[in-house]
Amino acid sequence: MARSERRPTIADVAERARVSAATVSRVLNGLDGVNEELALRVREAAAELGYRPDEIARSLRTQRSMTWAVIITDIQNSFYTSVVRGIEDVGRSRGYSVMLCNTDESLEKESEYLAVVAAARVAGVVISPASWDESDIGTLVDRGTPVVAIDRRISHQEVDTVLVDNADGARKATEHLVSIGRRRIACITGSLHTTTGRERLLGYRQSLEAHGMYDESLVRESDFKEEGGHASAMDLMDLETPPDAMFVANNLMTLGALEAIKARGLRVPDDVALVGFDDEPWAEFTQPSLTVVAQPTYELGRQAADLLLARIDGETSAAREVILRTELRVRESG
Amino acid sequence: MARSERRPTIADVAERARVSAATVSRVLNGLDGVNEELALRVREAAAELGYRPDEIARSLRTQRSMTWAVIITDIQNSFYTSVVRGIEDVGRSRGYSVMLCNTDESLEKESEYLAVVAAARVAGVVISPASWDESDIGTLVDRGTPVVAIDRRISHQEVDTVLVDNADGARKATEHLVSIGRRRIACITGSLHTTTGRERLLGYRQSLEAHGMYDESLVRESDFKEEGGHASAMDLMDLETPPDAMFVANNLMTLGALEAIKARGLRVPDDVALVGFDDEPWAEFTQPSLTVVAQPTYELGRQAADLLLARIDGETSAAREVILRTELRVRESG
DNA sequence: CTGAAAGCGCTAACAA
DNA sequence: TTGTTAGCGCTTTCAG
Repeated sequence: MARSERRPTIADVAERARVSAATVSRVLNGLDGVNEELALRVREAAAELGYRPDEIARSLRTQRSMTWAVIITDIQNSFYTSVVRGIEDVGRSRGYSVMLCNTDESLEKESEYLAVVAAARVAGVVISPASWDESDIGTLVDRGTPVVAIDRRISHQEVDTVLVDNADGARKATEHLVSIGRRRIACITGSLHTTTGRERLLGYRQSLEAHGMYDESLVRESDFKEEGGHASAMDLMDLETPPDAMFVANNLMTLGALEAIKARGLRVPDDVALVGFDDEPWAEFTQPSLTVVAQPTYELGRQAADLLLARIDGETSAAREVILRTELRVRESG
Repeated sequence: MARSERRPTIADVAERARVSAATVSRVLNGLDGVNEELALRVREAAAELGYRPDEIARSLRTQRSMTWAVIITDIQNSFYTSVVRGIEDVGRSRGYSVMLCNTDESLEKESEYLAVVAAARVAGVVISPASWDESDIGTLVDRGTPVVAIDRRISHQEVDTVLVDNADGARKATEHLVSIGRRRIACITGSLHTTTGRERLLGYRQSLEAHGMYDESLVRESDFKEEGGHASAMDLMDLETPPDAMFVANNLMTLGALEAIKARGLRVPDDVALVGFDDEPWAEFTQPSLTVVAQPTYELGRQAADLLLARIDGETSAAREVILRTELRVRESG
């Protein structure tokens, strides 16, 4: 591997164009008031040398960077990757590149990444917090870094937030299961340290209470992961009187539950009906196809990016909350 | 949003600890030879101020950063996200954070990101190149940035590479289809500008030629995306004598093909058998479950990260190529 | 309109 | 062992 020539600096360009570094900077940053002839020389010299300004140095000087950090809890969950696409497309159109960090639902990893992100002086942060009340974003916010929360709320912090109406989505799912005649409807929700886990449980509970059917013994708190959904479903099927339906609060846990039910030799939806949260391209090809509450993932990312841009551009209004709608997609599983 | 106090700098810590900035730097970087008492004062002062060194400034000074760039062609493809997890886990254990860039199979986006990455002076780059012969990584390599290619080879560049034995995987898939009695076996491969697309086609072709069954009219070059797989499958089914089997060169195109076949009212595998590349958690729950060539995705990421670390640590041997094995997982679709 | 000079926050030579 | 000094590559006053 040929470790070759030092990369050109602004001084090299200045020398070649026979101007000062300041002029090179002005030309390359598009500031006007530079003689057209000099500007031409600068551009030529820069092109000949293959010059690209060093973003590190520039960031140090300007105290800002053209990077966004996106901190999500699970890079392997298509819900988040789709959201990231939305964020990225907006960011890119404004010249930002995206640094993606994966916390794996771990508060510890989240703290580490927040520290890295603070040290990197990113222009803004979009985060799906691992916890409602323990996320360590205080210092970042205090120092004025624009932050937008997605998918989950953060307590005690005034940050812009984009999420869906989780309780409403859960209600739609539960009502649907009631409407097809199910009477022992279980719920596998995510961590109750997240607003998403709490609100989906809340919507489920409200629905069943309205029908006088709520039974706490049919509720399981899990972790938004496939294994967790599997274990909770197994647990529910071990009950003396097992449920005849399950509402599962995200895509990965739904897959785990489906796996568990099939492993038990039970049929979906005949023995156990299943309604999940989050839609997927493959959800209509499973056996049976999955009834789900779909979220506008890409749009969620776009909106988060828009809020971030507004803050970066200096908007100082009170924290906003954007709530998007979900949609029940009835297929075969429930 | 309270835009509060300026973040503490090394000078603030030095002042508070009544030492020089150099001493603070030495203590915080763990260089020995510092009086224990001073060191203690420094650590206390740093803690009290909540001081964290500015990575931007540090990178400018040291000419290196603790960030890796991972450039992939599709963030929505679980193959890549799983690889990224492998890279990330290794990187994190050595203190690197990962900046993920998504090129969407576009050479233009790839070039932009490569420029960004070069400007950011990242410590290393892992890339899944959008093209075999047009990827613009030359300058990066020439400037001595460690680069590792994954999943696909790059021509004319001496870079470490980690991939699977694609031709072998394709052969296994094709042989399997032959062994279950199929005679008109089609192939939907990815871009022939990628070695992956070419090699999977090659394996397929070699297999069929050995059986005297190769028929060029049954080959389609597509784009590794769901839509592309869908379109190619439709196209193949429109043939006067349609195929009785399809080998599809990645997960997303396989999903697209399945969709197309079902839309035509044909049954899998009775009318058309289907074997895909890449396994997924949901592949055994589709109707029918999918026969696939599985790749060791996480391991692929780990190995790529290991090679990158070796280069960063100064290893100067000739470029290496690590080739991992695939595994045929026979299920119901073929 | 252009250049000289200062300085972003840090580390690494060099002195003391 | 510690401090002083210089400088990474850039932008941005401030003079001219």
